Amino acid sequence: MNIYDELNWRGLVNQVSDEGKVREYLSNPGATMYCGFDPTAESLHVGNLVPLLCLARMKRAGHNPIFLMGGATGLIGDPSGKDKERELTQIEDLNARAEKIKGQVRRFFERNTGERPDIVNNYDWTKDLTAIELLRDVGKYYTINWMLQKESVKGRISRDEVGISYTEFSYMILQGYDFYHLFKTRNCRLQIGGGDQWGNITAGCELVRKKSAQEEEKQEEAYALTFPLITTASGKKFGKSEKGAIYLNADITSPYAFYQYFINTDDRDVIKFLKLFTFLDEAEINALEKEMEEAAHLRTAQKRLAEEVTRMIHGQHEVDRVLAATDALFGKGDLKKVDPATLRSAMESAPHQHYTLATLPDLPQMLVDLNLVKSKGQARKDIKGGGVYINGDRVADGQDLTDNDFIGGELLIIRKGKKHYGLITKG
RNA sequence: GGUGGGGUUCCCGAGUGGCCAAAGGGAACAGACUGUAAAUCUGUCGGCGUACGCCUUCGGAGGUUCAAAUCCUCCCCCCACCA
Repeated sequence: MNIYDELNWRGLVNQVSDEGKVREYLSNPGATMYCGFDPTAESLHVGNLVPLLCLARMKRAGHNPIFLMGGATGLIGDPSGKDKERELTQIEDLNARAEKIKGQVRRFFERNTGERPDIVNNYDWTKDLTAIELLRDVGKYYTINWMLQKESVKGRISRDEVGISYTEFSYMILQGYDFYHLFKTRNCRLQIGGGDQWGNITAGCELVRKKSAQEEEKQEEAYALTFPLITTASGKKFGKSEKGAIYLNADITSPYAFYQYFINTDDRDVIKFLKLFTFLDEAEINALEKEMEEAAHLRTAQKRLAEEVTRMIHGQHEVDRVLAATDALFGKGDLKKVDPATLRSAMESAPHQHYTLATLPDLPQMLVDLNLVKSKGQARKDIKGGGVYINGDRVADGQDLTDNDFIGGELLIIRKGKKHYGLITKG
């Protein structure tokens, strides 16, 4: 199957500059394409999964995907999808983030394709560009009239109260130049990205076309492909939990929380997500869909989705641990019967607090320390309302903790509501 | 620069001297029902205390008053129209 058709089947194609030509471009192995990631945070999050995976899909289809770190563009600030001007980032911060993200990309790519990723940084070819060069060699190919038509710009210009700085206005020119640079040096003719990147990507296509026509006396073509914005059935933007974005970095979002996010996927979204976020093929996904129709309560599709994505990001080892924890917590067995050592390792991926005997606080304080509630008052209300459980048993209002509550004399499993767990150890 | 209208608790939005921690809706959290789903119903929804209570909050700083989100003064910001 042509990778383009596969992307289409998966629901990954939002806009394409020229469907026939892109399909043609991708029909033979060895095509080159790139996708950019600006280091705006310490870690990529699940919202970046689609582009990340797509590059891996390209590799698996025999193409040459390039990861572009936005070391330069990150310094400018992309106005796309932003309703107001942003603070500039210090270059040291940006570099530090870029390094972390590169590490993530590397691990992800090696794990899912068995090969090292091809990572470039646009800072490398942008840092020595002079203002004169940029204005003469790049700026000349863009008319303000055309730039003003871009959604990212229009959205800001039409609102006097926010406006857009010259800096952010110029973002698309820099990104356009990246595409041209990769076209020149790597013969890269396709850029992919999120739906909000359409304007930036076509800015690059435009530059390749115009500049090549002028310099090579032959007009060259470059293509754009964007992914849809992913929303959930309940209308929320995909990837946000109550506690904020779900990150790929295990130090920010634990593998346990990561897995939990996916296993809680709405029935209405799960098949769509399997297509978007896994490498499972059509037959496998159809089988899962059928199973869901017949026995939705088993949640086979959700389990598979959570397992696949967690494996992809954190590896089999973490999946095993998360599954052990999930089984201990959500399985039918009695928590108190599980061996403490198993429980302890199973819970490593969940919130955890350790107290010495002398500093053991009361239950509401533990709930606060575990970040399960935001205040002691709220903790008391939840206890009063019957929403707190110790080792699987509901806590009565006013009930005190005793040594007997600690499994094996050392650990306590606290649950708030149906699915929020924390582990307390003492000693 | 002028005129008029605004800035309220996570968001929207009522409130124009005491009964206001502040209506209503949304979000969120918990309970029931379930399948760690959706929908629905119920409860909670500034902080601290078991609690009569105390503290912090209505753009900012002062002031009037026994008492202010509400009145006065100055300042900051936003919106609309005009210039």
